[in-house]
This record gives sequence, C-alpha cells and structure tokens, in this order.
Amino acid sequence: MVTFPQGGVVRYMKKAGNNRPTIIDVAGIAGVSKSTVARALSGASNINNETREKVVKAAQSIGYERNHLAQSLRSGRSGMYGLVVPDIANPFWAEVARGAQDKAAQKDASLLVFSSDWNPAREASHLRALRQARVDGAIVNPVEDNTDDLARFGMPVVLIGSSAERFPELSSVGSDIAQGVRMGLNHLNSLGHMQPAIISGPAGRLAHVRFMRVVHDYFLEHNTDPATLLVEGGEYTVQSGQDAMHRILKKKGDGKVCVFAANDLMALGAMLATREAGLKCPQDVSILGFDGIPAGVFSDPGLSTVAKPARGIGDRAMELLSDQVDGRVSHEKIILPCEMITRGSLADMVKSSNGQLMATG
Amino acid sequence: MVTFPQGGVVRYMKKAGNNRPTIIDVAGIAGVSKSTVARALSGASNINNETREKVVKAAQSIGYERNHLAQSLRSGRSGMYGLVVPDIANPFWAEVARGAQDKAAQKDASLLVFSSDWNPAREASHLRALRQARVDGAIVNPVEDNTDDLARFGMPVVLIGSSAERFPELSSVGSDIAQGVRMGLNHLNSLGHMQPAIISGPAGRLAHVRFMRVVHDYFLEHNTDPATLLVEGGEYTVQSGQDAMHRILKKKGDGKVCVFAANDLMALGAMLATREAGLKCPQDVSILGFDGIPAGVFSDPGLSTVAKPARGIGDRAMELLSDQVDGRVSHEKIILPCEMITRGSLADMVKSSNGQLMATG
DNA sequence: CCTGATTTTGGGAACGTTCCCATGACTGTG
DNA sequence: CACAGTCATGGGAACGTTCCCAAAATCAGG
Repeated sequence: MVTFPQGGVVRYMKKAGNNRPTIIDVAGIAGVSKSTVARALSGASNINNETREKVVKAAQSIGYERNHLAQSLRSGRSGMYGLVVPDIANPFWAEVARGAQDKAAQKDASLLVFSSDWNPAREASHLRALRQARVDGAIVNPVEDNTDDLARFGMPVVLIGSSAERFPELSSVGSDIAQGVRMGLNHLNSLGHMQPAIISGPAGRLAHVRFMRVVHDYFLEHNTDPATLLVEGGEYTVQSGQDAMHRILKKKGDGKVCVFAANDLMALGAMLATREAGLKCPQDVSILGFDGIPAGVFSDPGLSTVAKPARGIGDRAMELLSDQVDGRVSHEKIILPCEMITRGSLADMVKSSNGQLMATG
Repeated sequence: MVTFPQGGVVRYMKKAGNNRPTIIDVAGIAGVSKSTVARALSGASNINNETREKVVKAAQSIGYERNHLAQSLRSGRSGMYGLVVPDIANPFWAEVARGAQDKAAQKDASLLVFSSDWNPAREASHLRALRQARVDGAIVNPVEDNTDDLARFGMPVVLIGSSAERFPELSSVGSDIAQGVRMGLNHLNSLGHMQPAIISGPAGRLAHVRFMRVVHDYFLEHNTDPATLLVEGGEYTVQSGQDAMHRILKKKGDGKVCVFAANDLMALGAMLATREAGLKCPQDVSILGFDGIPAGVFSDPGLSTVAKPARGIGDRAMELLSDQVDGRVSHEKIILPCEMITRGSLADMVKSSNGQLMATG
C-alpha cells in the first residue's frame, strides 16, 4: 500500500485570480515575521529603523497593498463613511457630497453615497446597508417622516437639513435659515418690495415650517399682518415653481409682482412662468431665490438668491463626523451663515419710482 | 502569595460600544451551530425549513445584522463598487452617479464615489483606495493623461468617456459622439446655419479630438473646407465659453452668428457673452449645446442641445460592471445614442429669410 | 562580565464570516 | 436487516489583518 506523507500535503492553495500579496508574503521576502511587517507598515514606533526600511522595500517590490477589509474587521474601524441625501443629481446635494468627499479623501477615508429619493423606505434600507458595511459613521439628510430609523441607527451620525431640529441629541450642520430669510427679506425691503409673494415648500416638510416661521415673525416685526401675504406652495421642483407663479400672477392681476421662492429651482420655474405670461423680469416681476445653485447664473436676468454654503456644509459635516468617531467631540450643532448673491432678477422700486427703472440685486 | 486561577481568566472582552450580535450569538439563541445559522441566513438550500425559521426568528429577536466586512473578507467579494469621475458636483456626472447608484442599490451593492478633479495624481490615489477597499470593480471616467494607473488597476473596470478609445481591451459605456455631432450639424443645416463657429474643448483632451474629427468629416462630406470654420477652444467651463464667444463675436463682426459648443456649460457661457455684447439670442446669435444638462431650460431662450443619456450611461455601466464581475460578460463596448433637445436658442434662417424671424430648436 | 531595564521581534489568538469535510439521521431498495 | 444514498447539521480551518504577550536582543551601569 502506497502512502503519501501527510506532512507534505499542500495545506492551502490560493484561489485562482485572487493572488494579491499579503502581509505574510512580505514577511517572507523581508525575512521577518508578519507582526514585524504589520508594525513597519502601520507606522508603529517600536520598531528598528533598518528593519522598517527593509520591510517597506520588500512590500514595494511585490506591489503589496494592505487589505482594508481585513484591517477593518480586526480593528473595528472601516475608514468608510456614509452619505445619504435625497438626490445626488440635485445640484445642491451634489455640492454637499463634493465637500464631504473632499474632506473624507483628505483623511484617507472613503464615502459611500446613497440617494433616498425622498422615500423613507429607501432611506431605511440605505441606513441598513451602511450599518452592514460597518461604516464608522454617516451624514444623513433625512426624509422628514423617517425619524424612527434614524433614532435607531446606532452609530455616529451628523445630520444635514431641517430635521436636525427634531433630533436635538444628534450633531448637525446646517445653514442659518433664519438669518438667510431675514437677509433676503431685508434686501427686498431695501429695494421697495414690502410685501413679496412667497413660493413655499410642501406643507408637510419641516423646512417649510422653519422658512415660514421666520417670514411670519419678520412681518410681524415690521408691522405687517402676515395673513395678508400671498403664499403658494410648491414641491421644490421647477415645475411646481412654474405652476405656483402662474397662480400668483392670476391672483395678483396686472401690478408689479415680487416673489420670494423657498428654493432656487422653484425661483427659476417662476422665471419661466413669468416669461410664459409675457411679462418681463425684473421690470414686471421681481424674483428672489434660496439655495445658490450654479444654474442661477444662466437665467436672464441672472437669479438673485440667498445662497447656502453647500460645499461648506458637506465639509464641516464630514469634519464633525470624524471628530465624533475619533472621540474628539461628542456633540455639536453647527450653523453656517447664508450669503446674498445679487444678479439682476430684482427691480429697484425705489430708484424706479424716481423715473428710472434699474435692475439690481 | 495570592494566585488567581489562570483558567478562570476572561480571555476576551468585547470592546465597549462594539457589542453588535454575531452569528454565534444567534446560534446560541436558536440552539444550533454557527454553520447552520450561516446557511439559514444566506438562503442556502440544504437546510430544514423549520430550522431556518427558528434561526431567522432568533436573528430578528436580537437585531442581528450580518457583518459585511467579515463576509467580504472570507468570500472574496465585497459587494462594493467604485465610481471615479472628474467632479461629482458637475451636473452631468452627478446624473451618471445617480444612474450607477440606483442600479447598484437594486443589486444590493454600494457605491464608493470619488472626484478626481481632473488631477491624475488624485485619480491614481482614488484608484489605490478602491483597490485597498477591495471593491469588486470600478466605473472610471479617466483623466486623459493617466493611462498607466488605469492599465495597472488590476480589477474589473468599465470606462466612461472618451478615453475608452485608448483602452480597446476594456469595457466601456459612452454616448455616440459621432451620431450626436452629426445630428446637431444636420439640425443646424436644416435651419440654414451652414457654417457654424465651433467652441471646442481643450486641445489635449481626447474628447476634443473626437468631436472635431466628426465636425471635420461632416464638412468635407458637405463640400465645405473645414479649414474655413471658426474654431475657438475652451475648458468646458462657463467662463471659458464666455471668453470664446467674445472672441468669436469680435472676429465675426456684425453678421448673424451661429455657434456649436462642445458642452452645455460653454454654450450657456456663450449665451451670457451674447447678452453682454448687447446681442440677442436667437435673433442675432444662434447657440447649440452638447450634453443636455438640466440647467439648459433656465436660460432665455432655453438652450437647444444634443443631449447625452447621462443617467443611462451610469445605469448601463453599472450593469456591465456587475455582469463582468459575475463572469456573465467579459468585454463589451456600449454606445448609447444622443438625442436632440430643441428649446429656442437657434434661429430658423430659412423661414426668417421669407420675412419672418422664428426661434426654433 | 553580570544584572536589570529597554527595545525589538515573533507567535498565536481574535475579528465574524464562509467553505469544506465529517458525522449523524433518515429514507428507500434489495 | 444491511446497505448505499440523500439530507441536515456541526466542527474547524481559512480569509488578512491587528493586538497582546512572551521571548530575544540590546543597552547601560556597576
């Protein structure tokens, strides 16, 4: 009977096609143990300098690259973060994503991006995916009525957007809506638009409530009954802004009209509607937007708007998140100021009443 | 001397805050082995139905969620894909990302998004990050002069954009530039614009070369010397389109002008320049864009353009990539057709020569 | 040259899963 | 009733790291 020596059996054969070098291969070449290689490549202090160089050279010679999965599994840190926004194709969130991604890359981390499409179920499923991927934390712009899933998320979160208010215990980064709205209304005021019509967001959303609360307070402070304001609701889309504007024009009749839209897409929709109605902006209709998306420069006239610091929001959110993950800061609420961008969609009623019509910011 | 019993030592204490239940916890509750739990939860066939239900119930009862890192490490598949584009904040790539992300989510995969910012070094570093994250594959819109890193990438790739030509051995998804350019030129032709000026991309880029090659051939076929065409280069940005348009207007003098821009941002820049020069679009200047970004509806007049199927590109690229990873298809080059969008930035010279000026697509 | 402290290294366990193989229970057939 | 054949289950190795602890090597001081 012929017996093959059991001791000589090849115990482990690498799967074909997956033969990336490991720390052990490096150790073999450098003539040290895997522990030493790990120390050398992780920048630990307790290692001889010559040994380190020898290991680094060996690693380079075979093109070794650390397996992030294994590292994450063992260390409990994945170096990945999640970003969940309603729609990455929306210029505002694309800009936020860009800010977050740049900051993450700067910290050698990666960003998992998801679009929830305003769908709570989809958002919940994305959050689950993030948890399973063992990301170290997530930046979330939650869909309004999806508070439960977020509360149960169970890992570091930084919130973006209005629903930060609903989670006082979570960190958040947002723009200063109150300051922005007031700045916009002050600006309108200074141009002689004392009672602008408002194109607001959908009634259910918290963003809408916050926006309208400031408007309300502002007019109370300026001795105007907020109830006399013309408010039309929209869905934050171009189409709905267009529709809202048509309704406003119908109600307002033929006088000069000024509208303040709760986001730029609706403002630009309002401008389209103005054109469709055969009216001119800013001569007949003044329009002020809110967001500061790049597309605002393309309209004629360019859209004057209250700009949110989108990229800054992404940037700070990422920073805050990584601080939180690293245990540097546990909880913080950051509010970034909005900025006025004047491009020409607002008529100056003060000057025009002196006989000359001027378009200004 | 007091000795603590060595055998009674707690060998392993879970790190605080990281006490997520594992497959073993589930096994303990369900009263089966971890292998059985794995089988039950992975949908394997060889398991008793009652046992499966028992396990699933146990898993739910403690809120077990599979650790994706461990799964990936062991199985060699991470269920993650990479996407590297020049700039996620650019509406075209944001749309591509949206398409890819939706398709990935549909397949229960995640997408790691990176912006290279046209920087080859940054692109290389992102590719390295993807390799270390052990993604299953990547969709890349490469920076033109970064061919080496891509060739050495060493995992399934699907290319987006013009550089697909440089890698005939790699799969790719792109729009049919030739068809699109011809469609645009035909359209201009039908409106009486026989010799449009061209605002092209930067000379170095392959996208530029491809665009101009089609233009060149087209005019040769139509008995026009391509050398007589006015071509101004831009950088695919609004500003550079604006600058190029100013140069064109200076050279063209006072006649009617028609320009075909190689992307929408430059076309919109050209429209801004037209306005700055005191000219009207489309009465004095006709403008045709290329891309189909949403912002094209906001200009006055709306931008007529040859639209690339951005979301479709992301969608198909992701599909192709996952096919490739799963070994279904090894290599394919998909070309999607462009579509003409007519909005009003082009004058109809044929009708206008009959006495009436009409804006048309 | 010895001793104790310090630095440097190696070995093995652990992270949480999947995969392979062995075992046991059960079924049907001769 | 013995046997091969299926089916369900359990045990252990493996994935490639990091972390802990012990061993080895080096160093300083007497």
